[in-house]
Amino acid sequence: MERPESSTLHAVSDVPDVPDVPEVPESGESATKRRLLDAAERLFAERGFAGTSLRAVTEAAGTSVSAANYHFGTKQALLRAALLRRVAPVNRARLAALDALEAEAGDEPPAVELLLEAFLRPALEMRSDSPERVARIRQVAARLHTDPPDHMAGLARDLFRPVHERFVDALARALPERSRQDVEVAYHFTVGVLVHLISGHLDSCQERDPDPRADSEVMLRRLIRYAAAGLRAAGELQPGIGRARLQGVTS
Amino acid sequence: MERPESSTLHAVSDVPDVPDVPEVPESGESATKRRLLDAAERLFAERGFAGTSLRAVTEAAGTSVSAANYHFGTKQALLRAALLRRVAPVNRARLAALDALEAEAGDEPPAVELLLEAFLRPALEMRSDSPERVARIRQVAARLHTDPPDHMAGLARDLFRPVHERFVDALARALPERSRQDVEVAYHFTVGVLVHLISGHLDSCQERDPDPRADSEVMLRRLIRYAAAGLRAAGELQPGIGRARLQGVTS
DNA sequence: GTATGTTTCGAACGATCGTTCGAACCCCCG
DNA sequence: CGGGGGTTCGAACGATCGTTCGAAACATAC
Repeated sequence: MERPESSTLHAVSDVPDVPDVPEVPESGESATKRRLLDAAERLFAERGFAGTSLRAVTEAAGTSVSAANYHFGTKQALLRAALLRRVAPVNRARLAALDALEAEAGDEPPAVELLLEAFLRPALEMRSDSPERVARIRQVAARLHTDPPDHMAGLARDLFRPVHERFVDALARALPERSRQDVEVAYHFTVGVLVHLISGHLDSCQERDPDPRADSEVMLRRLIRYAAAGLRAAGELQPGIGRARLQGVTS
Repeated sequence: MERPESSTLHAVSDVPDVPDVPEVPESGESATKRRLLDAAERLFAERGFAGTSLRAVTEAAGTSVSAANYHFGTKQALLRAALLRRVAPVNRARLAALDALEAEAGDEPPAVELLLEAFLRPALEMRSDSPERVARIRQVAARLHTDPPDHMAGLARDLFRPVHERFVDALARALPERSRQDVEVAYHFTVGVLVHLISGHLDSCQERDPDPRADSEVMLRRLIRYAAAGLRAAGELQPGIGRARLQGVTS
């Protein structure tokens, strides 16, 4: 067999929902493969998919272009593998935290803040070996939401749909007086805040705590507070706001 | 003179803050130039900067590559011009609405909802000739926040900094019991929600009103409600949330 | 008509893109 | 020592990239 097509690549990329990859992914996989994934993760996060050349990835990984094509067959497959390596554990941690929350709460639904923490914390504190790599991993996940082309959109929807469904359900139960659609829209608003935060576009406008752990923690607290208030206000009757007061853009 | 370097291109690209381009930009500008901007706007929105070739733009515009380079000199300058054509009016409308709000309010600061409407409505209801083009224009503006490379980041910061400063000031005055940093972070959270909404990444997960005007209006109402609640909760003391309750991702 | 300056085009440049191919390499079992 | 499957590499492929250049097409003024 020329390429390990059926061993690792398709095992993690053909499953539509969160795949059951082992915790330490294939300890017997070659070092070149891991270095390629590391370099692809970093460069795709920094420059996007179309903006990153396969040669730039292989140079950063210290190998050759043909090695990348031997292991992954395609530039797009390399991106998928690099993405799944980071996103799948986050979504698994999210669902595990939600399971624990619901098991502990029994009948009555958990509080909104706890549900938000279960959803947001795994994304903000991704498991990583080196601490300074966390920022890049976040960017990869954020790029999955911001890169436009089809290879991204479909993959993102398949990866996150089960997570979204379960959390919207739980949030709707925690907010029984709000309609499900209100909760769903507010949930997607929260996803927007999270994506914008982990994209790093907030870093340049805001002084951050030098310690990334402490910074993640305070940002998580702020994020939970903001989103919880927004979710609770989702279906409220709104006081009259003069919309005719603004001129010039009502076309 | 070979190229109109000092007439239109630099007049809209060298000014750091919102440039004073006329409302109808240079009615005497060639039709080719406008068709190039239209095509660039559409393709950059759909496929991003690196993912769009100059030839794809010129083919969609029905001209030649050399025409694009004659008018703009560079692919990046073409993107800047296409971006500025849409973003500058939005930011001008934002500041005008804020001016009107503050002039009307007199001494006491305007309500948070009114400030948010002044900031959000121009972005959601961009002035446009054809209604179905609004979606693409939104994507262009959103891409300005999501595309990673430097040519975007610097441009976005320069374009939006004065807007951000003035709105954070006004919001801080409207929320005197909150610290300025709390308001600033919550404001950036709100920007994140807006960017995610206008990127179109919410469209696939949510049924939308068939009438884009009505859809924009209901989404604007939801957005204002969500962000106002989040902003008001920005500095509140937080009830104890057991953070040790989540396991598996605390690395 | 000619002259002048602006706009558009086709052709081509060198560079880089993703991908392919065959030879060399390595490691381990015979 | 010999051989074979799994890896890696350099070289090259055709395609496409952004940019440049000189000539044609154009309008306008004399």
